[in-house]
Amino acid sequence: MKRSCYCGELHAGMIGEEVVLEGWVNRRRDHGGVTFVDLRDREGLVQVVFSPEVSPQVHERAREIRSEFVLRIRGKVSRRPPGTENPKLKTGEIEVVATEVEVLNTARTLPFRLDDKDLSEEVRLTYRYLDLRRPWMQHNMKLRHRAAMAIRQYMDSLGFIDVETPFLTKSTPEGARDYLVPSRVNPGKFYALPQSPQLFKQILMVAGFDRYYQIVKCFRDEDLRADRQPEFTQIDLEMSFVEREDVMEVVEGIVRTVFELIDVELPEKFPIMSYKEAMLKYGIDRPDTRFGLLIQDVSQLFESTKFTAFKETLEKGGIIRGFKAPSGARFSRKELDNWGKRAREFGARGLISIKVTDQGLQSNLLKYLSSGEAEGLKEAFQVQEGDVIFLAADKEERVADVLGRLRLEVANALDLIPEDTYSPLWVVDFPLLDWDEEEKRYVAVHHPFTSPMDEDLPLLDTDPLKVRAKAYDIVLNGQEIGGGSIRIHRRDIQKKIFDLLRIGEEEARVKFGFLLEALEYGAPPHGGIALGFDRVMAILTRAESIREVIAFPKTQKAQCLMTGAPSPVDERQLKELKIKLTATPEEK
RNA sequence: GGGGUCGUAGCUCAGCCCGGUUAGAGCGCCGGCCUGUCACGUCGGAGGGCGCGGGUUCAAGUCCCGUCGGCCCCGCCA
Repeated sequence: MKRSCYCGELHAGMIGEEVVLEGWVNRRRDHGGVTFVDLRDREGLVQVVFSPEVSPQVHERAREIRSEFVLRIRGKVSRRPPGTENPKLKTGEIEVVATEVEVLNTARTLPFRLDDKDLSEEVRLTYRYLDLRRPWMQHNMKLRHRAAMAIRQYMDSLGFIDVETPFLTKSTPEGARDYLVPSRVNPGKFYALPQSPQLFKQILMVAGFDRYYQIVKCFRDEDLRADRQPEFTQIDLEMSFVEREDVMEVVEGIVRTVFELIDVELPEKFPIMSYKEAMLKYGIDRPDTRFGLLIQDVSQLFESTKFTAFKETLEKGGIIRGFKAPSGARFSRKELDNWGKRAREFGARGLISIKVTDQGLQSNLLKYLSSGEAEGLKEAFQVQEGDVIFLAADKEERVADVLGRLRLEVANALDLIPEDTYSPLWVVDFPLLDWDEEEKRYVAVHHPFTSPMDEDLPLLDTDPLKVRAKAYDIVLNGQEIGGGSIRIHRRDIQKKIFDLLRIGEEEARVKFGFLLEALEYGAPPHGGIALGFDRVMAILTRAESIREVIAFPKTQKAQCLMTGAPSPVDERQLKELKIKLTATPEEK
């Protein structure tokens, strides 16, 4: 007996056919006389009827069947008796009347019901093979597969070549912590698992492949979040002889292609916003543009204010910004106090809230404001009755950060974030460098191989922090789903950057000399990007965390509850690697 | 490294604030009955000593300290 089709594929057109099904018992309903079994496989469910009138022996066998037993069934596809159809089931018009049944395997009682909606992740991850049987997870994994297939097809159609890059590679300075792999044949030396194939893809451009892509695992030994796993998957690509716009066009195509899978049509071109504008209006470099509540600078309104807090802030070179929350006036006094508390948790010194009522502006700040300032606020925020204005004063970065976070939480509280909207955009013109106060040196905002903007090149010598990078992030609904840049392909500029990063000649040579050397052998101008595949899939499936779209994810402590990894290893293995532990795993 | 939150039956949770009979519920599980159910119904039953360790107390799921683990967040994540 061979399976003739999947349970979920049966339909009314097959009535009268004899079929052989193989699958799991989703549920058994024993009526003493007739017994029903819902048989499940990856494509769906169908009701199987065990009737004593059809076969007393088969009916008798059905008594021993329990949930999640694996069965092979021969039977006839039949129309259900009138009145017994189940419109909730895709196969609800029909049922399979069993003429033979074979128990291929029994199953212990499951630790949880597969249809339980409130399972803890701890239990789900411990029994991930059972969790993955659930329709939601099957759907996610299938959609992930289809997305990967669609991307490969799209990339191939554009002439991109999939080249595999090594997992056992060289530890790189800068960036995230590396996962290290000891080399037995080279005692005392370690490989690192790649944080990304960055250097290899650039080398492939030097090698003349022109267009490279890979859907590839990357590894970063950093703390986990809902959208961060120690191993994750990137859609990685690199192109030669291109400018920023060329990369963007390809990526927009990828994202559009993937969203077609859930019947969402994204625009041909995604909006482009400068880093500066994002920080000003959204207080964050990955703005959620699905809703308003835009932040505005109102510093100049208060140039001659009598309100001491504002006055002092401005005198110290700080700024005053705020945003308007439509319908926010429905917040009670206590709720507004809580927003102030929240702002302080974010690091603000305080938060001013002003209600717009039919009596005019209402706030305990009002007595300190001139009528001109009050009018100015109304004008600046174009207020309507029922709005609330939130204002914060501090140095620029602090205000941006506080208001940026507050904007998200307030919008959430007021239910102003539309569910079914997908709002992609590019953020560009990032600064190339940032100043690390602790290490007293510049650090690369993106990575050390990112090209400065041509027109900013002179600034490298005079005011490095002002230099903008040829970098671009793609943001969707407030989540960074990818980032990339045009790379430096000239050795002299690369050297200048290393100097600023205080990466010495010798250090550079040791750490990525191979790339520097490669750049000297006719490296074409090139650039690329990496997209977070897991994050894209999480958005596509509306999952709360990327763990929902990863078959075997790690917990926040970076452990696998199913396998127990990571685990101690034999003394013998360590000895072979010439590794001595300074503490036992128990001691930590 | 830090903040928050949770940990009681196989699962989901109540009980903890205000210590005091044999620690509860729903679902699941086991057994009986039931020929049209599909979250089947119905009758009956089993099952935990409250994550772990210590302390306070006549008495600790309940209070205190520590620790382990799940989740969220800050730092970190070129």
